[in-house]
Formats: sequence, structure tokens, C-alpha cells
Amino acid sequence: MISDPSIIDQITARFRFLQGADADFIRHFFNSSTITHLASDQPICQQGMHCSHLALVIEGTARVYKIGENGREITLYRIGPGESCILTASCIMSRKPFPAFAISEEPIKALILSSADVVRWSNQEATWRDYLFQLISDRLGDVISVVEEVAFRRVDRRLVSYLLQHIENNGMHMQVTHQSIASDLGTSREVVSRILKDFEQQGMISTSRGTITLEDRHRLSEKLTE
Amino acid sequence: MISDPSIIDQITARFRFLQGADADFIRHFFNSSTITHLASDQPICQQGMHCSHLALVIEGTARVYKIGENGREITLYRIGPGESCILTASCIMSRKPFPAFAISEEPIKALILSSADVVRWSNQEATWRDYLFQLISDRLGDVISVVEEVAFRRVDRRLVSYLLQHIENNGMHMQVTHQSIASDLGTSREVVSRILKDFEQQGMISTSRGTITLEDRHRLSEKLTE
DNA sequence: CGCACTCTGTGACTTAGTCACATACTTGCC
DNA sequence: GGCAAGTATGTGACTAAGTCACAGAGTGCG
Repeated sequence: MISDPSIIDQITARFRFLQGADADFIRHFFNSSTITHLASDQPICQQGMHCSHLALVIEGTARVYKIGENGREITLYRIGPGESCILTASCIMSRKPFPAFAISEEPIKALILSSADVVRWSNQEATWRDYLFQLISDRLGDVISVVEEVAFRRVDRRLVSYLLQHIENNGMHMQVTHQSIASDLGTSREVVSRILKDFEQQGMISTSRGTITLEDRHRLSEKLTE
Repeated sequence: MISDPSIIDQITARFRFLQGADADFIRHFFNSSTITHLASDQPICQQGMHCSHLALVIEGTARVYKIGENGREITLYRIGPGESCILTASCIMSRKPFPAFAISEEPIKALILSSADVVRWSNQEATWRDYLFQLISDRLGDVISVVEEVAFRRVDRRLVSYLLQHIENNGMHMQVTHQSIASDLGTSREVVSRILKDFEQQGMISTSRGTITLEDRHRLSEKLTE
């Protein structure tokens, strides 16, 4: 049960469906939920698990990914504040085992609901139901985008997009290993290393152990259309 | 409006959510829906469309797919009797444009609902809501499987799986072009042609224009584990 | 038959993924 | 400081997959 008013405010701000909900539901909601904290790089769900709880992320991020026969990984999507491990929701609603892995990245503060409540509220509370539908639909869209990426786009272009997205405007630096980029993109470390080396030789980036620095954003982005 | 009792029986048999529904909802359901027929190979949804109706397939099949920059295609999933173009449902519930293409394969007989009804019923009728959740969740699972396939599995193995699945037990024949296999798997026609030729030279299949014949099912399936 | 159209085959080349190692850079510990 | 263990990156050689530009074969039809 959650009673601290400042926490309740924080949660209400993050989860907009609570703003339109009726007072009765809100009371139930906070009465039957709890807060959990989780450090970085902690496993959340294992492939094949049955989900008995749903976590709504208040702070932090998690990564949901697949592992292939060969050990390679690919990120399906990330979960941030205001979102929820919707695969869990999907598993709860359709009573199926979880088809992927989830792990925390930045330390997580999350609200935990029992799957029984998730199902019950989806029958009773329109705003909660809308939130669930929205979440599942969004993830479906995300995953379809991933299919498009891996099926059709060249790895070097995908890597350019990755760098442009992750290195903030004129922030210029980024802390990341080649392996973790490879795991995001669903390719292998060697491929990432080689392409990065190529970019470096062309003067678009520079690299050192564990960091990549953007040297020429404009010329790098031209790679997308050449 | 649908009133023919034999059609109503057929639909009720296909869509199990109607069996547990209350009489009032069922009356509304058939009053506000219509039947459409569609020939083979007709476009259903274009990428970027907004969906104003939801189709529940009674007979026939449709294919939902993506097209890449290079013109290659990949099938995300198929829709059969008792199912529905759930991407449409997802678009309706989350008010987003349709992110793929859909086309009829076998001629379709389908029941058409307005998106307004879809949303209204999802608020009022538990069995309908469950049906929607189930459908979206299933598709999410399907698409995740596709990601896994294209990201990690070798094309020759995927092609073996495709052949074993599509050529019925001891039916032995299949009518299909290399191009349409390639479009299903998300690869190119040449690659499919070369791998099939290879299988043929090893005596596992034989081919002629537009057909593939399974000659040695057992040895072909060994390719999956070698 | 001859023409248009679709389907399949092939070589040469580029891109991507795998495997086996060789070098680094970092951290902690003596 | 120096050394060891662990992590990160570099590289060559090879296989798998995708692209491009054609060449043929099969089919349907006037």
C-alpha cells in the first residue's frame, strides 16, 4: 500500500490515466500496489516465465531483448518512466509465457500490481483499460519497426542512426562499448568495431576504450542518404 | 445489419467471444455489422492509412507485410478465419496510422465493424474486450518471433522450416514461386532460388516452374539440426 | 508460330556474420 | 611500481547473404 503523498503526486504526474480516473479506483489503486527499487543490470523477466505481477516504471529504464541460438542479442524496445513492461501485461491478459528477456539499465523505481488487479481493473476502469491498450499497441509498433530495421536496412546506416540518436546535440560524447551497440542492433561485435573504425578513419568520429566522440555530425548523417 | 440465421450461426461458431456474450450485446453486434467479400490479391490496408473499420475474417486469409526501401518484402503474420486484422484494432485503439500493408490471399468473407463500435464495445462488453486483448497480444508474439527469425536464423534453415510447414504431411506438392517465398521470409528471390537448387541437387526436393515437390522429408528436416 | 510476360538460373561483386586469435586498456593487489 | 585478471578492441580468413545485370525457359494467347 502506498500512502506517502509526495510519492502519490509523483506517480499521478507520470501516469496520466490516473488523472482522469474516479476517486474510488484511485484509492484502490494505491491501496493494492507497492513500490520496488532495483539496481542497474538486474534481470527482471526470463524468457518462458509466467508473469504474476505488472511493474509500472516511475524512474529508470529497462531493456527488453531476445537472445538467439548463437548467443547474439537484439533489443526489442526500452521501457522508461510512465511506461510499463507491456509484454508482461500482454502475458497477463493472454495467459502466455513471457517470450523475451528484460533487464534493468538505469536503476528502477517501480510500482507493482498483482496480475489479478490488472485483469480486474481492465474490466472496471476505462482509463486503465485505455492505458493498457495504448501500451500494447505502441509496443507492437516498436517491434514492427525492429523487423523493418533488421530485415531491410544496412548495418552501417543503422549504426549511423544509433550514433546520431544517442549522442545529444553537441554533447559529442557517449559512453558505450561496441558489444552493447551490437546487442542493441542485433549484430555482432566485430561488425560494429569494423564499421566504427571505418567512420573513424574518415574523421567522422573518434573512439577510445568505452567512449565514442562525434567529430563531424553533418558528414556522418550524410551516410544515411548516400 | 446481419439477419440470415445460418450466417449468424457460422459467425458465432468462428468467434467464440460471442458464445459467452449477453443477448443484448449480440443483438447490437449483428445489427451494426455488415458482410463484405473480397477476391484474392486485393489490397486491404496501405501503410500510413487511418483505419475507420475493423474486419473480422470469417473465411479466407490475408497477409500483413512490410516493404523495405529496396522493395523487398517480409510477412509479419497472416490472418485466418476467426481472427481479425489486429493491427487495425491496434490503430483504432491507439489512434495511429497503420504501419504496414495488408492484402487478401484466399478470397475473404469478412464482417465489418465501425471503429466507433469497436471502441464503445471494448468499454462495455468484457468478452469483446478479452477478444481484442488476446488478438493484439498474439500478434505481438508473432512479430517478436519474426524478429528472432530474421535477426538470428540462417536463411537455409528458415527455408527448410517454411517447406516442412507448408507441404502437408505426405501431400508432397506445393504451388509457390521463389519470389513469394522470398517475400515471406524477407530475403531476395535469388537467394531462395540458389538454396532450393542446392536442396534439389541433394535430392531432398524437386522443382518445376511454380511448384516444389518434397522428395525426402526426413533428410530435409535434418538440415535444421546439422 | 511468335510475342509478351512471368519465372528461374548464374556469375561477379558487396555486405554481413563467424571464428580464432592478437593486442590493448583498467583495476586491484602485492 | 609491476604484475595478473578481466574487459575491450583489432584483424585476417572464411562462410553466408544480398545485389546487380543479365540469360534462358516456360506459359498463355492472338
